[in-house]
Amino acid sequence: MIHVTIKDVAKRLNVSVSTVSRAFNDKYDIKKDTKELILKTAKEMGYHPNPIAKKLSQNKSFNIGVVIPEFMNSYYSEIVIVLQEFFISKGYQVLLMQSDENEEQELKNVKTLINNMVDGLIIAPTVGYRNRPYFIEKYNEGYPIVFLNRIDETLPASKVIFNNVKWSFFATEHLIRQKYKKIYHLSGYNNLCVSSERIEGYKKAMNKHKFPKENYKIIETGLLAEEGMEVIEDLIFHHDIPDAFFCVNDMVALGAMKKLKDNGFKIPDDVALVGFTETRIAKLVTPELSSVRQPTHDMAKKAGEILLNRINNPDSETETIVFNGEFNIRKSSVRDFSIPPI
Amino acid sequence: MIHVTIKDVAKRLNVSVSTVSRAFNDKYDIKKDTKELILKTAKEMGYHPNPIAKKLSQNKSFNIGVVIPEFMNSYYSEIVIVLQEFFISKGYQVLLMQSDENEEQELKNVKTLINNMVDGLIIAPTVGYRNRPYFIEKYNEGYPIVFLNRIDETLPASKVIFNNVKWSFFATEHLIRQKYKKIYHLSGYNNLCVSSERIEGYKKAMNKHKFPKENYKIIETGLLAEEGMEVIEDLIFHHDIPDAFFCVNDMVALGAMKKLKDNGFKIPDDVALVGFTETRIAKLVTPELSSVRQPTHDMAKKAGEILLNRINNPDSETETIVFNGEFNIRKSSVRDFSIPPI
DNA sequence: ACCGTTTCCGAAACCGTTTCCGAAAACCGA
DNA sequence: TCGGTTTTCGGAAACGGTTTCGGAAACGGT
Repeated sequence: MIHVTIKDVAKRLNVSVSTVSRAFNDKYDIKKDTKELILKTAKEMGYHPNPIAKKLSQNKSFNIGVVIPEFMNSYYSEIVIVLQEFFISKGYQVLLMQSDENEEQELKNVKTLINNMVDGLIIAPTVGYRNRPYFIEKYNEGYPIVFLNRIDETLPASKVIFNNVKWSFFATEHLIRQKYKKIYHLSGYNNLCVSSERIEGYKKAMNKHKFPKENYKIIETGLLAEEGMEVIEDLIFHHDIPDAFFCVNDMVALGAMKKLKDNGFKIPDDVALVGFTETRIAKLVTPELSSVRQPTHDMAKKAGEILLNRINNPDSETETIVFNGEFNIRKSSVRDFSIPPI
Repeated sequence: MIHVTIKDVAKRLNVSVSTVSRAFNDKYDIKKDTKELILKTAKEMGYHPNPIAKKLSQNKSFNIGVVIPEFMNSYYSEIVIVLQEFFISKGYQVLLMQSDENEEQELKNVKTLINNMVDGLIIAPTVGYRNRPYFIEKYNEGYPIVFLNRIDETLPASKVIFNNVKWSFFATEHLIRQKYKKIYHLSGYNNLCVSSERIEGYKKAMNKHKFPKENYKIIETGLLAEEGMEVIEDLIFHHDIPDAFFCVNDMVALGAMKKLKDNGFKIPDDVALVGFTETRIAKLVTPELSSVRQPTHDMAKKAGEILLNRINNPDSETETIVFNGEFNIRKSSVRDFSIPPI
């Protein structure tokens, strides 16, 4: 239990602490023999460098702050796993905080992390735009930050995002090709940029195919299954069920699907459904849910790389990486398999 | 960007650094006036104590290591959220690592955390028993560790666990009461203690009601939906579908449900299903899945409290807390609503 | 006015590293 | 052999706090 320090090793070998330190950090001049001897006896003695002392003397925390909006969808879990692995392998630790889709919580999280002297931040913002100015201020002060998903392309900062417009356009157009005539969009939150972008893609497709006004509608829902359910209940009450829904995410789609099935609607014959940001549950429900898959793994890794680069090279360029996905068409949106899907 | 230190504050007020330090740590003698003055000007100057320096001088990292087996089921996400919140509020940071159900990875995780000088560990072990001796060794050396879920009651260490035997007994007996005559158990991993315990509960119920051998069977599956699906395929191939399944978790149950439905089985009329460790998806599938809910939130919080207590009070007693749950009966296992469920 | 407490504060050691500076040692070519 | 480089290493300051120790100041009672 007693911690053996660099001094103990130095004393044992009658060398100075600086020499021992050098043995552990290649970058300084040290004879190969002594280096090996030191490493060997250090190992025998059970010496491990104290990371805290290292942090203090190097004025670096070797900590990365990661702020995510929520944890319940597997999307962010996966991102966290990738980031953890990436940063650990580079000698950093990840401090994770989640904001529970709450702007105040998010601000607190970021401030906590900055006070804890993280060397950099990866932020997947929560719903709302209130904290934007603060983030940008920090970014402009030179604080290494990479934004991930949930941020619009125009933000003047490094970011890794998904091409929501394009893929929601595809998803919507797929429904149109399948000859659904009345297609509603369950859109998440109005003050959430991924919602806006998915709305834009939806509108683009609907306009391209000249859908009349009464056949399309955008309904704000939130991001949870329960909210999808509520909307369907409401629509049923008003006898306003269209023949297809394009949903902001899988959870809302699954909530909607459940309520529709419970009320006797056949899917996809009466009503079709398409989700977004594919979860593993998409393939577990009946019928299986069509959804747009995001390259979560690659997006997270890229964000890590950009951040690390910025930390080690403070005046590196601002980078914006836009990822593309994959539209997985399943039974929930295919009434007629003879039609080419896209 | 320039960091203002305790010395700057001291110089500005012509006091010593020790006085400033005292102002920030109540425990030492300091006049109320000077304390307030110091805090005020410190704030004006934008001073924040450097947590790294504090860690070094106090020989504490104020870090807690949390090791979980996986991240894809919402169960551990929820646990992580609770632990994060709890420890942050106590001035600690959480270092999270996940083992991907891999023993070697788990050992690496724990060692990494110990080398990083975490003040304590919360471990939800992965599948397998190989790392047990190492954990116990550390525990006996006095390292503060609390085990969470996935550990058997006999382990001589502090732990927070769920009464799997009892609740899987209930779940199984519920199926029996519903007059299902041939009930199979999809059991997870043989070298996973929660599996063993759930098997035990299942057996207890089956034996109590004197089920003949041919009407029960335990099938090892793993913990993923895909594995549930594979087992069903296999059983269909061998014309060996029983009229009920009690499953080790919701994911396996959902995989099984999907495959059964795809093959024309009606649920719960032809086959009933019960899951465990309820996920939010249980209510999204058709029919809704019966499952045992665990008090995840309370379990995590308790684990945090025990650990903190042990850190601050090294010779506190070993504690074992066994939690109970709640059996949520839904349509997937109720053929006849006139029968009292339990 | 004096002495014993109590309150408050400064000096300095310490936590375990890294790193700058300079010096000793080794090496090299003429 | 000698002067100049290059290696290799030790000493000590620095990182930014906490904490022990002891002494000055304030206080309170006689």
